[in-house]
Amino acid sequence: MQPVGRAPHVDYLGALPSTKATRPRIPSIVYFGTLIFSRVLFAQRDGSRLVRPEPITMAIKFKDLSPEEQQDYRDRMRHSAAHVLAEAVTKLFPESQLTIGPPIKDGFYYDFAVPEPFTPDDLKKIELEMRESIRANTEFVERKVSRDEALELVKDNPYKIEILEGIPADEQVTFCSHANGTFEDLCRGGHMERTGDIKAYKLLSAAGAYWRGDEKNAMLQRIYGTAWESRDAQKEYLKLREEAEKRDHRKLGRALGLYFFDPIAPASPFFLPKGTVVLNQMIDYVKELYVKYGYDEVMTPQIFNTELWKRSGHYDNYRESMYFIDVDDREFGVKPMNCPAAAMVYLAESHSYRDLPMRLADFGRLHRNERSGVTQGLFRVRSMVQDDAHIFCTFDQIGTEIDSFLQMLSESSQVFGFDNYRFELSLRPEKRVGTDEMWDRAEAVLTEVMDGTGREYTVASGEGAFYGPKIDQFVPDALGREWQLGTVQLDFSLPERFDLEYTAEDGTRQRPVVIHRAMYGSLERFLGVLVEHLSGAFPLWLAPVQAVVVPIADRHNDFCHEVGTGLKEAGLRVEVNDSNDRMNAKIRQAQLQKVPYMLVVGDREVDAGSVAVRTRAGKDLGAKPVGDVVDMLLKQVADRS
RNA sequence: GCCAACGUAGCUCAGUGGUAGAGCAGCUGUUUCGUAAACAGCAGGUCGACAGUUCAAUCCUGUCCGUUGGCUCCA
Repeated sequence: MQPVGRAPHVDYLGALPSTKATRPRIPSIVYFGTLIFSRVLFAQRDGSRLVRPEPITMAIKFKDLSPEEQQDYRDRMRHSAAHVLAEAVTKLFPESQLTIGPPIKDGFYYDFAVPEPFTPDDLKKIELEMRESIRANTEFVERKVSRDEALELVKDNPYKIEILEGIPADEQVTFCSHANGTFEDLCRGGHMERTGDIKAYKLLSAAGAYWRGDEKNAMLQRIYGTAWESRDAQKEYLKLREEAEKRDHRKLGRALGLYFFDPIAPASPFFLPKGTVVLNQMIDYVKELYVKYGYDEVMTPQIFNTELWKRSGHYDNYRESMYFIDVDDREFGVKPMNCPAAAMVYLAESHSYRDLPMRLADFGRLHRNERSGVTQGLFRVRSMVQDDAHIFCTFDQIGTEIDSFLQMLSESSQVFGFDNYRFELSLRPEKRVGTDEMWDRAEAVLTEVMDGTGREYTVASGEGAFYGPKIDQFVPDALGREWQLGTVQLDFSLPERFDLEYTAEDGTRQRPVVIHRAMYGSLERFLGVLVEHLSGAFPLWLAPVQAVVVPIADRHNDFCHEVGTGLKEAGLRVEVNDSNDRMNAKIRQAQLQKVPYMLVVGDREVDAGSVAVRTRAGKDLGAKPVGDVVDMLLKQVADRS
């Protein structure tokens, strides 16, 4: 393979116009694919005179880079950009101390210990300084030194010392320098050859970040940037980000009249009639699945005596994020989770193995006093509803229950058009309840079930809940940030704390296992992700308004209202736009509201008893008898297509 | 909770140390129109809240509240 980022091998396809031709300039673009022919301009010298550049055709051979090689290339470039950033910051802010600067998805960051946080103006200055360094096109030079020698070199930087102290004394470490050796930084290694190999870069933002990701540590100042192999690639990336910002569910929620927020109830959405339609459709759909998969639904209180939360362990673990109310000298807690209530329901009757598995769904509203900095639109709220259910079963039933849930989850994800999700299997954390034997068995079952689905998943060791291992489904939002939606979690703790039992076949008393599970997770979060996926263009079955009837002139209004009434009686959500706007404006309004169908009525339609059907995609389906339109829409709703 | 930025009409946003403007939306009227914006008029704001500086604060300073981007957390 030709090293990417260097002049590729060139085969000329014909005689050169001059034997004195200088080496042709290769466009400073790195191609990740194969480029065979290219027209290239190059200048030639005739004696001392520069002759007009002439196009020639030549073959340039690039080998395709595998995705891994592309990633490696970009990572090295972005890490190199982080070095250049560090150099610029060191120059402009001599008091700053360097820490780490890794490549990340689509870019890089560097964490600095500085006396004052960076301002947006600082970022501009730093960016200009970086440009100089890249223009100078100096070489990245790595050198290996012993760890102890390195400790001496960074003796004024406590952060680098801490890094080195984590490295065995007999190991060598890498220092990388550029700018002709005037700047040097301890790092993991992996760079471009020269600073000029960074073809496009941009600093995006600055934010505080704890040293080593621990809030007990000092807060450093992190600068985020992006870097690309070509200006075009960067432009495309920035364009995509801009487009993604337009799909922001908070903006769309406002624009489409779905929901809003108000400081009177921070981080707690108000759902308008249209947003409520969508949520209710979602709930109806889950209830259909519940019938199919054998769930029962229960309804439980909102507020419980604190005793319950002490018993469940929430009081000890999550008191800080719970809401409490004092009434008549007694303390009550607003529920942050449904599980203790589910345990109460289980305890209300005695159970035998014949009752198991018992699957109890609960759409109770939960309140969690999330820390102020973590809330975000519908993605992280303080008031929410989950499609929550608890399955009480025997240990031997865990496998089939998880398997059946994953099947239901896959069915649901498909209906909503989510295909870009991933699963994560979280295994035992250090702090946990239950015996090692229980964890061994449970983790083995989860692994076996996950393997059986044939889906890719990652394993997160140590990330399980203290009460049991879990499988989470993550789905990205418009900006690519991942959010947990579906989840299935085993719980060994709840049955113990509530002393849950069932009578086994042999008459002995046994402990059931509890499985917590949700497909949407929080309905609020799910709706947020869904809105961003669809840019607010809901499929017919979810659309708050499924069709708008558009009279062309007000002499068509009566007929339009008849059509509207007919569609409503058929169970469709319809509006008649009888305002005195022009038809074009009515169409535009419906279009902006992402209404799936517009039914236009003029003289011809009134005479024929039909409507002219226009889709949200701008397609004219022509005039159709009203009855046919009703059938068409009803079928589409029934199919959830 | 921590770091930073932001907060002006229902929405999107201008603006100034001398008490505020646009577009859209709303209301009223005119227009009756064939697939993405007809025209005119009217109305709408304790400039997030509270303190301070000042003859005078929407503007400067501080505190608080909220939002956004990160960090941390996420049962």
